[in-house]
Amino acid sequence: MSPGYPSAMSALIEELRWRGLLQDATEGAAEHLAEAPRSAYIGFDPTARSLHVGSLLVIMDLVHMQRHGHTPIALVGGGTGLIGDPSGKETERQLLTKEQVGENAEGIRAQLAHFLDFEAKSNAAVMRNNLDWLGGLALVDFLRDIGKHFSVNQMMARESVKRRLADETSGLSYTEFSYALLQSYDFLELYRREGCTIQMGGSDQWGNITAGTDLIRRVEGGRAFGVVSPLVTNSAGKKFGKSEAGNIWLDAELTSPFQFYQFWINTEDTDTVRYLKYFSLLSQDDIGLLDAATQTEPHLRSAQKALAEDVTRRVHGETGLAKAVQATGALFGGDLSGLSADDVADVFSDVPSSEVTREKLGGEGMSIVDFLSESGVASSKGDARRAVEGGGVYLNNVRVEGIERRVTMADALEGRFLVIRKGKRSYHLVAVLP
RNA sequence: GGUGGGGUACCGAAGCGGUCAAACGGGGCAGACUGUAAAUCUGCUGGCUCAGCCUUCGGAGGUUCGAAUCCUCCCCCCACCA
Repeated sequence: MSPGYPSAMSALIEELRWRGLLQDATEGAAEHLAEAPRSAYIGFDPTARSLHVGSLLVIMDLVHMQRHGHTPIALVGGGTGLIGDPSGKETERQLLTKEQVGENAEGIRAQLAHFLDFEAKSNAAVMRNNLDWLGGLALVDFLRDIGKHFSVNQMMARESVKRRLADETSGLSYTEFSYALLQSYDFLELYRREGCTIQMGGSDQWGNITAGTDLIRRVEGGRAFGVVSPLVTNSAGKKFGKSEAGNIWLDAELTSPFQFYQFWINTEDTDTVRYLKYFSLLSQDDIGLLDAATQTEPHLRSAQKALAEDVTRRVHGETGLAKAVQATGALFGGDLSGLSADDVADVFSDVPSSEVTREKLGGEGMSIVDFLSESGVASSKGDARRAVEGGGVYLNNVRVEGIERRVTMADALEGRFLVIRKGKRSYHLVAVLP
């Protein structure tokens, strides 16, 4: 990077680089960003009503953009979401209805507001929906003005397309094949409407992004750039963002703040520093200290805690974080005997739960096996039996010694709750109905 | 359209008339060790009223005392040929 650029601007590329967020960029992108405030966009597919942690990395791209004085644009794919991007997908996507896509776009909009400042006086974040220009697009116009700039030969040469063509079992529909055109068109529209000159995304988007910069050059004679981030994997090379329970969502309804916090706390040592760089806003120095702490006193897991706190705070706010930390302390700190039922209710408000009637626990109560399978902790009675025999089931944090164990009202804390734990960290709360 | 090879549990893959609820590997769950980590080791991994019974091996029939295994038809994949 040559001297003479405003330092605050060129610092952006520097930061993306040390954080490992910069996988690749088109020629001249660094200089372009260093010269003046720019607008950069990322597209989000409204295929679900919530984003999940897999989207977090590119969200952080926009966060860094805004912090360094550029204008971030979040494009919700209300139009393209109706089609689906074939990149990296092995099979044809399920199409969503317009209503579903609309609802999902609303949810995503709300979540992005946790990360980006849409109210800022200068370089406020902007949200756009490509349905605005795709919705009323006439096919003939599109084919004439946009389609003629795309070479089918080139599109066929793309890895993602080739793979799908080679696989006779899945195939590739014309609809999905056209996705790259629509994404390129989005870029062109944002270039025209918002003066947006940069598209960011995951490295799997590289092909779609460069198709967009090409289109802008051909149609408008303008220069546009692409900057992509790596795809996140963990050290075992497995997909990031899944737990035993499935996807980790940003929506508290789908993944509670406690579960969200736990997801980060459980990060492997070897991944933690990398994730701190990716997902937190901690400085390079602070991360260095945490890295050192992991080396010298790994059992304290300072780095995991810092990571979990930083991310949970941003997604769920101070209140959500406080509850998650409190629940974690109560659960992993020791036994429950010191907690009142109210404490338990509070701490566990976040944990998966079910209900049982007082009647069932009366007298002899019910067998532990029935209790586990009816509460959903075990998938069947056989599963419940095996879990107990394997020594992995705890009632109110006390190990259940055998399958003859019966659960009665005497086990309910103040007659209101029972806490089941299966394994080390999978908790479940059962409320006693009056 | 022709010929040949296949479809087995979450995935991959053995089995090819009884000893098959089905080897083995992966994944998943649990236990031990730890630090709610990794690695490693151990157990479990169809359902149930659980030393027994019931339902599973692409689908439907059939042969047999007995079928994942044999036969018939159908559906779907793969390879080569046209």
